[in-house]
Amino acid sequence: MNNIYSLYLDLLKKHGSPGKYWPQWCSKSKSERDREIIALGAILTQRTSWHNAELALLNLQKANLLSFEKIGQLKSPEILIPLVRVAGFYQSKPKRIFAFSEFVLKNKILKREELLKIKGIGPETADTILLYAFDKPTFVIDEYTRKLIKRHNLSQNLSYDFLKNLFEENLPPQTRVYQDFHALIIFNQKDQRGWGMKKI
DNA sequence: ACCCAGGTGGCCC
DNA sequence: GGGCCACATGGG
Repeated sequence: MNNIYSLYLDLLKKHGSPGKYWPQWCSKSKSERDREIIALGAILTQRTSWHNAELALLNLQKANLLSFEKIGQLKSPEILIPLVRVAGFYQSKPKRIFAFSEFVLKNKILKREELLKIKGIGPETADTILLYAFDKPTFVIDEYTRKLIKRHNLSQNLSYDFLKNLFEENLPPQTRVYQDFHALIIFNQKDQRGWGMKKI
């Protein structure tokens, strides 16, 4: 068995299925609202704590704007500024969630290479949206993933595309496995700092 | 007064 | 292709 897959099994054994920690993100059946929370949240949490991203989502909800359709049909993203300010980068994030929502309204199928053309959607955000909001089998690489790879000396090359291929080539190509593995990587790291459990 | 949080695009070489 | 940097808020 390969090292990457063994790592997944070890994390799964240690923490159990992450569906119980991230039920909305890892469940198979998602409502449109779940997808909106996950996809808009993925943009709002860029270089920002999930806590603050969540506050921004709540502001959108209170304003009855937590919706691709409502946001995508706005005349301008400006009215979003006071709502998402709490998540930082308030000059760029309103434009990003506006551009993404518009894109969702115009495109029935979301293709990775098309998402990457949207200003403010890079590889990690695109893959997070595809994997967790739309259940497409694409692996997400983030700083937690890189730390894990470094700790286990599994690769010298830490570039996004190389690592994404490394994981995808060594795992069964299933949405569920990709979702759970990435969730476990984050959960395992947070243990290190927050809950004093042992590093795998 | 620092440092960090599930990044990205624009420069520069 | 890789190395910097600005972008902005809230919490520890």
